[in-house]
Amino acid sequence: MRWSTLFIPTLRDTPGDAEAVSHQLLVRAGYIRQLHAGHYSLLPLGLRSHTKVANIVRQEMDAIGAQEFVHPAMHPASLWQQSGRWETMGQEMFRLVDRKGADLALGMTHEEVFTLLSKELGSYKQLPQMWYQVQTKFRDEPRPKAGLLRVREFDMKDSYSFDIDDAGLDLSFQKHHDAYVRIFARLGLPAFPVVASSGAMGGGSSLEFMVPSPAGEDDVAMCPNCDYRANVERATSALPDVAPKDGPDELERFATPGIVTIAALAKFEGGAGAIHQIKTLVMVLDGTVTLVCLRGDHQLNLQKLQDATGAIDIRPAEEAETVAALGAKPGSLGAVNVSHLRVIADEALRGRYHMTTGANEDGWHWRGVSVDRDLHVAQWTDLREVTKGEPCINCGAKLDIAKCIEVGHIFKLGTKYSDALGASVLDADGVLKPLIMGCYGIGIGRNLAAVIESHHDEKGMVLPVTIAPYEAVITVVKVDDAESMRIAESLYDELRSEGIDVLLDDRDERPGVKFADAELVGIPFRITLGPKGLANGMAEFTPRETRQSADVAVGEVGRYTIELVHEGRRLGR
RNA sequence: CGGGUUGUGGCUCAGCUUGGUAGAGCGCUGCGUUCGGGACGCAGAGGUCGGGAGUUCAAAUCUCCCCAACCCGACCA
Repeated sequence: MRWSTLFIPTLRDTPGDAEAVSHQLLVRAGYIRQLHAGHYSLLPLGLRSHTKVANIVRQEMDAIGAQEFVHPAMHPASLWQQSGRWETMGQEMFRLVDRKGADLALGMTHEEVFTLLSKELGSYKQLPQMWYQVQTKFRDEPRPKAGLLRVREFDMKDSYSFDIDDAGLDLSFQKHHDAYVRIFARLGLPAFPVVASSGAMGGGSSLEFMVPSPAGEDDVAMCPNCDYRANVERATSALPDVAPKDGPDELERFATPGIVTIAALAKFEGGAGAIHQIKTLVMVLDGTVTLVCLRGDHQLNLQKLQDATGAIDIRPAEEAETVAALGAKPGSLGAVNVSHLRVIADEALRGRYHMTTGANEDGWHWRGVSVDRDLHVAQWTDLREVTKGEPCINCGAKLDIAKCIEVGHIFKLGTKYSDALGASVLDADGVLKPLIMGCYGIGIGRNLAAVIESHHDEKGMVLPVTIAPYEAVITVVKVDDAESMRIAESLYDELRSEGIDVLLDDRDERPGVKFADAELVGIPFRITLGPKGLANGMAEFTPRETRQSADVAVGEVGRYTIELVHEGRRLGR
């Protein structure tokens, strides 16, 4: 294509409302424009890259034997009611009513739809099956942000596996895992898998693929020494044993006027250090007031609480609810001898004694608390959030916490959806068995953004050949020089005939403008044709990544470019 | 949904405190000069000042209501 005829609205200034680098560059380079919050138009360049990302995903899915579908984006409510997610998805699902008054939903994922179709499977002999689509999802995100990283309407590759047994699921899961590794390699993304919470998808284990980036929304605990990596929603660490504090063995109430924080109690005469305190949080789980206990210096991870309890709606109690439940305000709360409320406690409190906690009367605390003796713990679980510097659970090295972008997520679902929708097949013994399912997602636009987050410099995007909208650009320095244009056209034809996505920058602009634009939009290779070089039979070849120009003979620059493009296309293969 | 910020031409912003003819840079159009890293001169086009109501002789500016976007938190590919 000729640049002079394309719509590539590059911007010299960074748009004021863009914070993330990928967002700034996508807008500046003329890849996207916002329609409203969380909804973006893909412009020609953006669409080309987006399509290339999707096609890489398709190729790797096809390579593991998956089959492509396209399902409707709009679904009947009844389907979601069958799985129970009409209720559990809550506010995040876009819902509408048609002229007949029927409830409809815009699909935020397609477990139900694929599972419905899987009912046409009748025999174990037809398994395994792996089905996928690249389709638009709608999610009423509470807060769209960072350009393409978090939006309300986006294309996702979602795939689903159907197996007769767990061993089959393990294999399908592993195939997806390996396919994802290849996909991210071809995108040039430094992605790695971490154990994750499965959230609203339900089911068993799940792995997230993460790419470190300051624009990321997930915190991942990473061991610098071994390969331990986990989302903080799941991460644990090895905690050193805490020697019990000196103090009474029996419960002893003491006055703590005005002391309403852990920190204040730690400094208070007769108080206790944070690690000797029990922090008592009053939470409302699906409408039920519940006490959550942690060590004083530990933070609750809400996702862990949600995973441990299965609650859908979790919020801190209002002060009035707290007073009604315990008779005291936050700052003097404790679970000692509380039996009318469910008490959930973090593992780090197990067996602890000589502890200090609130006495459920404003201005009073207990010391001499023995967790086993004085707290009626209904559920022990891991609730605390791992923090930087804690010892790795595997090797003891100090953990780092890194911000990451979640670029893919693979789940073992089990039979949640096949049970709900009655999808089953006969096994070899003629017994009806529910399909064992897995589901696997990759957001296309988010991956594009993630690539930009990890491949850019001060001049703009530095896209890998695999997904750059154009692989090479021929920049004509002086378009009114007949010889320059003749050579450019000839080179352009040569590259096109070899299947290279090549752009001919034939705009009557100053060279600086053309160089800057080519760098901003991130085209991997630039061939510059100017009268001076051509007089010596030379073209100039500039890889975007290094920006180091080299002279190449005009007669050879086409071949040279083709070879480098081919090499670039092989990235990760 | 809670907290914060911002809405002025295609983009970046000034003007608002102290009400009085709507501005700059970039971009765009024309002409000329220039021509290998975002040129220069001259002449132009382009704005319901987010929307509505109110106060006032007079509102971008003051008041109220609404809307939208962005950022920080709770959610996810």
